[in-house]
Amino acid sequence: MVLQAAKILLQQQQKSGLNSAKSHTKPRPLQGSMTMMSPQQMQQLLSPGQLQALLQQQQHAILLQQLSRQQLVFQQILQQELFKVQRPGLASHTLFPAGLSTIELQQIWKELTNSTMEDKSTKDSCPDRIITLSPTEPVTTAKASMSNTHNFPTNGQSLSSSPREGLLDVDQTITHSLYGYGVCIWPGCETVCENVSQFIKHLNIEHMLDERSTAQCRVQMQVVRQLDLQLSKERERLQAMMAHLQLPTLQPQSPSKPLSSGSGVTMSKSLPPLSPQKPLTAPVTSPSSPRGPAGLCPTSVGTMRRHHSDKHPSLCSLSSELNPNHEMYRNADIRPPFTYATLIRQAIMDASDMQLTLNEIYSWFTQTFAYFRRNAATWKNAVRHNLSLHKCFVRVENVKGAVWTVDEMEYQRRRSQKITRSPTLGKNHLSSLAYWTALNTSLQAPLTENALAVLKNRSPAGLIGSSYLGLVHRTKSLKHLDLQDTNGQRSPHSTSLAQLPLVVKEEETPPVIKNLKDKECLM
DNA sequence: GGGAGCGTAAACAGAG
DNA sequence: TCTCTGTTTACGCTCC
Repeated sequence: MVLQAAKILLQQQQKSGLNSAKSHTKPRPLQGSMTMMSPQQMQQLLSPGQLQALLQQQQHAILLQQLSRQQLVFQQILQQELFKVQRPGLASHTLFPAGLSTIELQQIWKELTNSTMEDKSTKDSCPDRIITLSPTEPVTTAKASMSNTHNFPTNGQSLSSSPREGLLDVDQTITHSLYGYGVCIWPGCETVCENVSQFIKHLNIEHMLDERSTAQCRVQMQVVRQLDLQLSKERERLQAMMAHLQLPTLQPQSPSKPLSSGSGVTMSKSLPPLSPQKPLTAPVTSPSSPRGPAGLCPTSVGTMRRHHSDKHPSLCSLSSELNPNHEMYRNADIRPPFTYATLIRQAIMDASDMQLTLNEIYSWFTQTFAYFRRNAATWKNAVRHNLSLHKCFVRVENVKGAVWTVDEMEYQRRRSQKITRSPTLGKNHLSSLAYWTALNTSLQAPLTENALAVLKNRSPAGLIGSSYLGLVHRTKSLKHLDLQDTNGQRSPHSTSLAQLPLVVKEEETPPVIKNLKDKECLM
């Protein structure tokens, strides 16, 4: 659903297509951008229609940009959730990085359950909402998908009056919210099913009620809630902007109205009201704000080659390791058991706008780790080396200079590849990682697509090489979309990949170099 | 033993 | 010229 929502936004941006800058010889900041104008100037120069389109675009860009950040929140939640699944005993009292304890999550879960139970009276008239999530807690889930399709009973526990075997006789033309393009779109699954019947069988076998499925549902709930919250905020901002500019109402939308009438995005409509008093906070931790589960990842102090991220990258985050020990690392001359790449990523993630200059990265290292307060030349060289070497670090030309950001999708993609290759990880870990990576990818794919669309138009041909194509390839679910000019307007408060010129690391390299490049991002 | 991943060192280039 | 930044290559170490 997230993917579709973002896709709609992207399509809208493409339709409105302003600013079709094609190519530049060098990456550079926006020139002659509308963002440099005051609202009054814009009103003078643009027709109301153009202004309207511009505002819409800006909102879309902002939304996409912030969705990108929320995606990082989801990652942390996912990691925690999956860790709980793997090690339920350990995590029963842990706090989510987002600030939600397990108990709170259960309350949310119950809240959703109760909310949907209240709708039970209307269930008979809505036969498409009959997914059961728990045998003891019959739940008519929020219609997680946005299409006007039918949901089918899952987990072999149908609430519908029709017998389960009857489900296999359903009209083959009927689609399912978890079935698209012949593939099961349950997060992380992507099993190919020839038809709906096969899909239903698959659903009942592979996605039956168990801890993992329940955890995945919880994660999805968090995702939806967060996005809904974000959407509401963005709508409010849009309204405020329009009010300020005294524009006629563009598209009066209630907070729960779908993104687009044609998109079928009805997540908020079918979800219980959010609890704004309990907002999710960004889980990306800073050393000064420990909130991760302590003791989950025992520190192997001083082990230079044995990095936590090597073994269980998604189950043992740097934050969870860093938080309980950050004072130790800050004061004691102990080398952190993480790779430079992992540390750099964490530094960037810790930044409020998820981007840092090289110097700021240096500062983070020295402030966070006493170890890096000496031998500056050595480790700084290593930092620069890693920034350049790994594709997951993206250099962005900012007005103030160059900043470094993290291509999270690339980071996770390569990381998951490494996990897949690792024989030490069990099947459960693999499946969990696959799930979390896939969901992560599905969240970010449209965002990246948006960024790429801008990239395509702004970046010099020589710089947009196969890295760009590789990204497009990774976002195969959206590759049918035309990558036309999206003219992402820059938020006055932050910058994003989508709105700034990038220096994309070239993959078209000679064999020797290519061999080196193959080792990228395997942290 | 060989490949992979990582750290370290260093050469080099461009920009300010 | 110097420093900083960024890229690239080479090599050693460790682990699997």
